[in-house]
Amino acid sequence: MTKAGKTVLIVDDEAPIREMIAVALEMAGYECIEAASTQEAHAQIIDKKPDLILLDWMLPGTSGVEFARRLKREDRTSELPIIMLTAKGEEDNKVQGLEAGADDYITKPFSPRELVARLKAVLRRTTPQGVEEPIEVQGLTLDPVCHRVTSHDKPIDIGPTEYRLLQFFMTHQERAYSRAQLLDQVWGGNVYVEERTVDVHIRRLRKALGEAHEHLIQTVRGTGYRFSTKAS
Amino acid sequence: MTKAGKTVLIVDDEAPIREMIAVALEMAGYECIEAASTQEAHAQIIDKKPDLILLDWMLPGTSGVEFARRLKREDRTSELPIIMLTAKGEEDNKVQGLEAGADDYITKPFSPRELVARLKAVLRRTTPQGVEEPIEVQGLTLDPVCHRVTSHDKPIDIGPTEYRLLQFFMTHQERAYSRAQLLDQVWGGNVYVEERTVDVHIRRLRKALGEAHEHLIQTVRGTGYRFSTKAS
DNA sequence: GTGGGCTGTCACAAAATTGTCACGAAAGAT
DNA sequence: ATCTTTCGTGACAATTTTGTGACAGCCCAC
Repeated sequence: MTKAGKTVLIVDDEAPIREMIAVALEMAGYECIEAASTQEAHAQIIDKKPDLILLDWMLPGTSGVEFARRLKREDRTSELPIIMLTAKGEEDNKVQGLEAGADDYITKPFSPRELVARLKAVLRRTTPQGVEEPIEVQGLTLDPVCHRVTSHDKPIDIGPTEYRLLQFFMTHQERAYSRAQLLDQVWGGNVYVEERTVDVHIRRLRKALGEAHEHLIQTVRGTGYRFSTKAS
Repeated sequence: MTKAGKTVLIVDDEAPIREMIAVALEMAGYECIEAASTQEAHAQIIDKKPDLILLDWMLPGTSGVEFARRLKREDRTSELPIIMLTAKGEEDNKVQGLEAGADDYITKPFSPRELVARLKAVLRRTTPQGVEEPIEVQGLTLDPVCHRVTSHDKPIDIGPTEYRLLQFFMTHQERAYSRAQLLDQVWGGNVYVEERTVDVHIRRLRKALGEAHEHLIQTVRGTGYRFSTKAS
């Protein structure tokens, strides 16, 4: 499965440390970008829009705390979660760190496990999950909370990809999408799969929906597919 | 609504510290009672029935850890959430603290803000939302008061973790949860265990429930698990 | 200390999902 | 009508995700 990997910016002046962290995070399915200074970090934030920052306490030039404080003050970045990294012995600064706006705080040395765990926790805490209302169309219901699709209350069994595909369609009705667009939206931007694969999943989805609903997914010849309540 | 101000018991042998904490908590709308020793603490618990305990690690006589362990073992107090306070340099002990049953730990010095935040988090996590009414689903009953699970009045024997897992599921039916969410909710946010551990406990729970009820716990492929009375 | 109950992890088995193909059917285009 | 594209389908093998049994460490009651 290609999870919508979150991007993490690692800010530390020691390259080996950055590497180590990057390796750990990438193994856990995160995308990593790095920066050795606050200047670089700032550029990266604007450029790559990470979902979280791992920020070393000790940095040449602007200190980590100062940088954190600044980020939290700026409107554009105030929501960006920050985890502070501090070496053992700097523990007194923890209060400062948290008050500067850090969302969590990890003391070196730490295990990759701990890092990943806390990172997950922070992301979970800070990623607001929008209100997820069930979507219903002609007796076909997709409930994102229960992660379930039903046809007139009868459960429909589909795989994860078909589920995402249907979810995308139901939240984007009446409009035609090319295979490439669907791959982007449903599979995630940076995976390479054949465009025809979309056809296969469309087919599986239609089959699962059964005669009652398969007509909702219409093929737009020469272009792609469309989810529509109107007859084609 | 009359906000039922929660009562917090502060156990620390240094009066100034107690005072400082009390002031911070009262400003945040909590009621505070204090104790300088475990003996006093015990009396206060019985007398005032606090909703949470802030427990210093270092205490004359019975140590904080020991006291925590004892509280968690006693039936009457096992549900009482505990936050451990540890001074700088004792951080190595945090594992011990958590294993003794503490729900969170805070390292001195800490900011009032941090204290209140974590206290809230712990209360949110541990305060059962529902009333203490037994929950029954298709002959499967979980009685939070007796701390027992029965299938058509026949007792079912499960471990503490399985119990909490089942309780969580029965109070959050129909909704799908990821392994991470379950770890958060059932294990508590500050411990790190492998996500696959959830699978194992799900397995144990299913086995304990037996054929009669195991279908209530459904696996949501690619996502996690769900407790549902409807067929999958 | 000793036995029993719980837990967290593994390694491996079982099951479900996925991406591709090859081939036939449909729909346009000439 | 015939040729060309484009789309629908069933089959597969590879890969992922779950289910399970076994195990070692731990704590506690005896």
